[in-house]
Amino acid sequence: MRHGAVSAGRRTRARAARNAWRRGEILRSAGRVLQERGLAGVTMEHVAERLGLTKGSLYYYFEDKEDLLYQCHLQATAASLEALRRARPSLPPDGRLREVLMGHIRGITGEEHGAIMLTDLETIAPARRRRIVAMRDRFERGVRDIIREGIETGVFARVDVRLAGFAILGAINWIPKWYDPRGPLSPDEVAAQMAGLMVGALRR
Amino acid sequence: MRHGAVSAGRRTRARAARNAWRRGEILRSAGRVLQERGLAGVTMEHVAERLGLTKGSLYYYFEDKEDLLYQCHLQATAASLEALRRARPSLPPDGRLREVLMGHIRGITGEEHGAIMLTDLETIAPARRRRIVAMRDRFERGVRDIIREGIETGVFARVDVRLAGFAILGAINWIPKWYDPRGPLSPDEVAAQMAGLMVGALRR
DNA sequence: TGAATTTTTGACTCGCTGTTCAACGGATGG
DNA sequence: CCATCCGTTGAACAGCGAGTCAAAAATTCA
Repeated sequence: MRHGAVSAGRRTRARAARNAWRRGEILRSAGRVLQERGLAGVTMEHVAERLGLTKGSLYYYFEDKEDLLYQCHLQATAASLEALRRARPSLPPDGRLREVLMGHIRGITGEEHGAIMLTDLETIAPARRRRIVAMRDRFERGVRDIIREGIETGVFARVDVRLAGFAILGAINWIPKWYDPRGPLSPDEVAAQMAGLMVGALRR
Repeated sequence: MRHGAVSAGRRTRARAARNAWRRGEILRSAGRVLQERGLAGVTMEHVAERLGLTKGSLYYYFEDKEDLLYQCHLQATAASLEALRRARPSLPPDGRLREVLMGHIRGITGEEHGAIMLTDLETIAPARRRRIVAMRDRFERGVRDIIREGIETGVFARVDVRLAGFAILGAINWIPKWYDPRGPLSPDEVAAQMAGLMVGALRR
C-alpha cells in the first residue's frame, strides 16, 4: 500500500513533468511561429506542425487559441519581472538597471518564449488581459523607480522619468524586428550592447 | 468639341480628386481600426463600418485587403522619408536629427495613417514587401548617416551607429503602444519631448 | 429632364481555421 | 498478460471573413 501509493505518486509526478515539458514545448513553438508569421498569420495548425503534431492535440494542453497566446504572454512577462526581482540591490542604479535590462532583452531574444511582447494584447479577452497589463505595469514601474533613483543619486541625467522609461522599453521591445539570431551577434551580446547603450544614454 | 473636351477634362479631374480623397479616408479609417484592434483583429467590415460604408465598397478603391494594408504602409513610410528629405542641411547634426525624428513621430502619432509601423510586414506578399523594406532601409540609413556625422563632428558620443539607430527608431516606433491622443500630451508635444530625449541621449 | 457614368449596395460563394469528439494505440502498473 | 489511463489522431462541423457581382442609387453632364 505504502509502496503502491509511492509508486502511483511517482508515476503521476513523472507524467506531470512530461506534461509540463510538452506544454513548454508548445509555447516555444508558438513563440517561434509568432515571430516568423506575425500574430495575424499564426494558425493552430502551424504551431502543431512545427512539433510534428496535429492541431487537435493542442487542445489537450490548452483551452483554446486565446489561452495559448495568453500563456505565452504570461511566461514572457513573468520572465521580465523575474529579471527585476533578481537584480542585486547592492548595485548602484546604473549597474542595477543594466542587469534588469539585460534580463529583459535575453528573455525577448532567447528561444524560450519568442517575442510576444510585440504582438497585440487586443486579441486577448479583458479578464486575462488585465492580468498581463498589471504585470507589465509592475515591471515598467520597477524600471522607472531605478531611473528615478539614479537621477536622485546624480548618476543619471535629469530626464523625464516616464518618457525615458517608455523610450528604453520601446527600444528593447523593438529588437525582434531587426535582430537575427543567425547573425553575428549572440543573444547575450545584443543584451550586453543594448543595455550598455541605454544606461550610457542615461548616465551623465 | 473643345468645350466638350475641356468640360470632360474638368469633370474627370474633379472626380479623380474626390476618388483620391475617398481613398485617403479609407486609409485613415484603416489606420485607426488597426491601432484599436491590432492587425489580427481587423476585418474589412470594421474598416468600412467606421465610414458608414459596406465592405463591398472598399473593393472599388482597393484590389484586396493586402493592397489596403500595403498602401497604409506605403503612405506612412513615405511620410517619414519626407521628413528626412525636408530636414534643413544647414543645421548641425543634432538639430537636423531632431527635425527628422520629430517628423517621424508626428507621422506615427498623428491621425493621418495611424501607426502601421507596428504591424507585421509578414502579412504582405514579397513583391510589395520589398518596396516597403527598401524605403524603410533608406530612412534608417539616413538617420544613421546623421548620427555618424554627429560623432565625427564631435557633437555626439561615440556609440555603435547601427545599434543606436535601431534603439532610437525602436523607441519611436513603440510610441503608439502607450501614447493616448486623448491624454495631456499633444502629438506635437510628444514629438518634441521624445526627439529631445533621443538627441540628448546621443549628445556628449 | 434624360442619358451616361460613377459609386454603393447586399446577398452570395467559398475557403480557411478554430474547435469538438469518438476512437485508437501505446505506455504503465499489477 | 490484462486493465487502465494518457496522449494523439483525423475526420467532421461551424462560423467567420475575404472577395464577387449584378443590380440599384447617386451623381454629373448636356
